[in-house]
Amino acid sequence: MAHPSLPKEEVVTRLLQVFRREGYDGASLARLSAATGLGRSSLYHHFPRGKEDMAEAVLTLSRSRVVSLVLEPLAAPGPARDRLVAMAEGFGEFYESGEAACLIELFGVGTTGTQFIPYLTNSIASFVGAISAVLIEAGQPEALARRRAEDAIIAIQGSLVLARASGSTAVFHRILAELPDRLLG
Amino acid sequence: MAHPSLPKEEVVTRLLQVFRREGYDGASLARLSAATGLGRSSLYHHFPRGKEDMAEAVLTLSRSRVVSLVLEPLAAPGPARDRLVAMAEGFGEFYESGEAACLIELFGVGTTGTQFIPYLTNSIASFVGAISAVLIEAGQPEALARRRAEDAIIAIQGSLVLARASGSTAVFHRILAELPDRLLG
DNA sequence: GTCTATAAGCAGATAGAC
DNA sequence: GTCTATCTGCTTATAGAC
Repeated sequence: MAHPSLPKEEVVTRLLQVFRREGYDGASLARLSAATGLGRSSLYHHFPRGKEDMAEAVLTLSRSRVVSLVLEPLAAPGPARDRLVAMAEGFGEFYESGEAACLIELFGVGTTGTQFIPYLTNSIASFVGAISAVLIEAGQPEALARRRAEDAIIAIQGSLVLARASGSTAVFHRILAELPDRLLG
Repeated sequence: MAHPSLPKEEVVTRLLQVFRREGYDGASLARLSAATGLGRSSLYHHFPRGKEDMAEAVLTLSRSRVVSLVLEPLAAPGPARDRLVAMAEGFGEFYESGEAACLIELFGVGTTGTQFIPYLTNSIASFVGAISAVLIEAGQPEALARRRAEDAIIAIQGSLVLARASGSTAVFHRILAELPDRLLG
């Protein structure tokens, strides 16, 4: 295999899988290399600053998936409830039905990975903003809408933690299913 | 310094601080040595299997703190609300007012740390069991009590994640303050 | 129970051939 | 755009003196 190999998005997808499984510290170049089928040096060709660049690419890809799976459904036309249901489905897909760790857990711990936190802060704020916009549109006062939106994100992240701790994704699915009703009150 | 040095509990407390700051993978022997003031070899004297034994000691210490800060207040005599308020305070102290990461985040990611998950599964189950016992005692049907107890743990863990992502512990404190009312309905 | 010294391996990263 | 070879530093872990 001495040429183009995989399309870049597929490469980044595989990097994402490794980061999700191993965390930032645990994602060694050896593993990243094995997962992509690219030698160490090839990885450096595509990502000159090494792991740091790979993490950035992974976060950029995640961001675009979040936009299409969660934010766009929330901004789409239609009844509030339908949009919230679509959002819940989008979260389910993004987190691979609860099997995948949230990115904050992966990058928020340790020394090196911490530099990416601002990136994630931004995503959280987007979620809260987009959800509360739907609730305000549905007639809720702004303060209540924002609090409920924040509670929804808390419940999603918390249930992901419990899912990993318990070895079962049931709790994650329960939270997703309840989301629309909880948000609409 | 060529003798007893620190009491063992103090050593383990410092190890806990490092694990919490760096995660399992990021907690190198160099850092663990610096934090405790013990040389690498002294650490191996106290913890023959190295990091693995240190992590186990850290989890055991955490477990005993959780018992005295959270589980005992829940099991104490007195009105349900008072016990739930005491529990919320205990969680606040255990998680250092939201500054500290939850242990599942630290040990649940990566390859090596994962072996400790059963330990944490157990703690989660204890929380849910102890909280729902209080709620049942207060007259709630068992299924509702268990669901609310689980929701409470989810909210705590989720708010810790958001606290780290946002750089502010405000959300963690809000959740703790609301806990008793939410649980009692 | 502490220390110094050292081993063996893997981490991230680079140079240069093809 | 891929590869092989190599480098430096840090990782865990051990041996043995005091």
